[in-house]
Amino acid sequence: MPQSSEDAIGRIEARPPLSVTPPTLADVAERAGVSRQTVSNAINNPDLLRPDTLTRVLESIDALGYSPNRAARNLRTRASHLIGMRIGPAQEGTANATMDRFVHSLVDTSREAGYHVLLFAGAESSTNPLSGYDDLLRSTAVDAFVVTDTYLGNPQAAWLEERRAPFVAFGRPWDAQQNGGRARHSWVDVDGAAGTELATRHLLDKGHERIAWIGWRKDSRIGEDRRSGWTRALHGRGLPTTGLASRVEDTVASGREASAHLLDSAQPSAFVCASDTLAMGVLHTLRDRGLRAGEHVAVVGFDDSQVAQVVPPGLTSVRQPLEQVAVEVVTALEGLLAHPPVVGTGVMLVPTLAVRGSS
Amino acid sequence: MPQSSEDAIGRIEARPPLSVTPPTLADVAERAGVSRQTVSNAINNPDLLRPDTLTRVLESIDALGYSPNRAARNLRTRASHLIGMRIGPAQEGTANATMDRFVHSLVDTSREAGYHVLLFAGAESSTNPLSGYDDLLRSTAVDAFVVTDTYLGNPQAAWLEERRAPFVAFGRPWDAQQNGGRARHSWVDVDGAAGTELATRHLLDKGHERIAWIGWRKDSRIGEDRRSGWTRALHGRGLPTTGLASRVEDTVASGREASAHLLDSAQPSAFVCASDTLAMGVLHTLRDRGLRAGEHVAVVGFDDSQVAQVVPPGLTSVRQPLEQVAVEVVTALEGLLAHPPVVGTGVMLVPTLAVRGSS
DNA sequence: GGCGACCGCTTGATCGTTCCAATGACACCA
DNA sequence: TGGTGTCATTGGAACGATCAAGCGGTCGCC
Repeated sequence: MPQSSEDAIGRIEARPPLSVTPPTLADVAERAGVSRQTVSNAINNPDLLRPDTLTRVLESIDALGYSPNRAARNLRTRASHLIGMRIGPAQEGTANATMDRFVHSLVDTSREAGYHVLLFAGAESSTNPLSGYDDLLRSTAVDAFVVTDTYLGNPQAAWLEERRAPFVAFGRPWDAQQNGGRARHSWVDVDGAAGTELATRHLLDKGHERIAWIGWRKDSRIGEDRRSGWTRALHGRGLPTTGLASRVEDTVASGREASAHLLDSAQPSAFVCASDTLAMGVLHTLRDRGLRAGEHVAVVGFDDSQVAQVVPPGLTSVRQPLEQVAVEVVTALEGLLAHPPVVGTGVMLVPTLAVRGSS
Repeated sequence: MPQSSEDAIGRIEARPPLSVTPPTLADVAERAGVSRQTVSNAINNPDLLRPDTLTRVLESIDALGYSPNRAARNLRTRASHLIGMRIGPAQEGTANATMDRFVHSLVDTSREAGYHVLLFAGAESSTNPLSGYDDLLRSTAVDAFVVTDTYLGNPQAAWLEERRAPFVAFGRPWDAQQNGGRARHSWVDVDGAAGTELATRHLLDKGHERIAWIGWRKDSRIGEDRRSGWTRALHGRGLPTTGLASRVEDTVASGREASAHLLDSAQPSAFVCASDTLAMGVLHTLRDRGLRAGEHVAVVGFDDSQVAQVVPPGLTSVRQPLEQVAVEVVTALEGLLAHPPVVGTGVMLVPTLAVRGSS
């Protein structure tokens, strides 16, 4: 027996292929001469074991290359250690990279917390924004959701709340006032107004006084929030905003048109935009007119997308601290899944400004 | 009994919240007056049931809002219906959007095939490229993997093959020649050479004759493959390539430097690049010298990233058919997981050219 | 008339883990 | 000595689904 045991140790490096059934708790237990439950404890509550028993069990686990079967564990504990996140259709023709960066951060962060990220998409056929959530929830495929598109009027948050489904929103609950001022669910968000204020102040410090705004339509709360930072910064220095703002769709073409009109009507020397996409529209207009961004006209975008980072001469942009958002989201999720659960936490983070050649 | 039954039907719209334990197979069976197995068959093999029994069971399923418990099903069938995909660290300062677009397509496609996508990241501490795979595999958390970074020397494919782990590679097996000419695993790839040939021909048709190449270092098989398309197109028209090529790191700065050197030494009228990142470097150089892309010098990139789509005046770029790649990957995965498994299929797809203002 | 195949459905066993209650061993204290 | 308590460990029973075998009944075939 010692002989074969040594053989096994020597084989740790080259573990057997998985073509055969993987070892189970019972296999480990038998090898270590203990019961199944003791092996389970060695993994989940090591301090319950006597030190010598623990080492013996761990040695067996290592020798056999054992990992707990997730399905069995999930079945028993009624938890999957999976976080569901729905991704919308890929946006082409825009500079929207927020979600991709966030997904990366979320995957990294949740791994450290022992969670994996399950991506899903809504059914192609239906435009129902709840599509996908329902099924994953009822089949107990995920423990919780991360909801990212919490624009006003989005039914997801309300629906999930009603279902008592654990979820954390990336995006503040914009309709909180109507509900009595306090959200019933947890959320994490970035202070967009602070970002645009930062951007506008940066331009003011550079000597600009006529700073235009290109943002989204008025029904976008996020857009209006970002716009308020621009207003605040200008009014703070006693400068007017009249005639310097435009609200359009979030496309390059819209940004191009809006900036062309503004240049003609108000002669601004700088633009602050609600997105990098709109800012790229401004760069198009500048190119059309033979103007150089950063020399003749300054431009600032929002999101610090890849586009902002690589476009000549570099687009100054408000950068959301997505890594930190992910950390806060996971922290909130752990709170939700704890016993007893911690609900209704809200965290607001502050963006930074990535300064580049365009300003 | 009919009365309560009707009540239940009326309540289909407003399903009960999930705060209580969800219904199980047994609940449905009891309500429908059949056995558990019959309910199971109603879901997995409907044609085994008599039509009237089937409708009765389905009605019960609907009334109770039943969905099979994933964990229990996974445990019994030894399948998770999850596809694992590792994502690398987010690349900042580049235009590499291939993976994000691919992830979207993969999520969409695999949903239709009944699979979800599980994202994971390598352990931050270790640089071991196998980190993460091992654990997911042994714990039977995923049915198969999609491997995306199959550059030469990458140990993942070999390791997974050795483990008999089902996986499909996005990227051809570059070392196949050394292994006897035929890959033992399934793969899907895009013909990069065809893409650059397409791009170069496009420039030739526009009248360009001195077309430069900016690609990656020689040890990159992908880079050399893409380069060969440029060579082939030029030689096909009897044009020389000498002195017109540069091989550098995949960064904007490298592309900028390389294009500056080439402009000085060889006066090309057009550039074909191995990536949009490098192409952006060229745009930087053009801006530095007061030249306009698409008017004085033509530029073509590779990947059709968001950057290419929004940068003024639009960057012509080779577009990989990632939606189709995803479809082929999922098809191959279904083959792998079938009984008996279908292994070793290889699919090569052809890219297209998205023509924009830069050419 | 006898044999086998098929139909539609049921029953008991099983997947691999964790929860629960109970076990024996041992130390402590009265 | 006996009671009490803690510690380390154990065996049995879930968790909720599918698999495998088998039920009685009907049909077709030689």
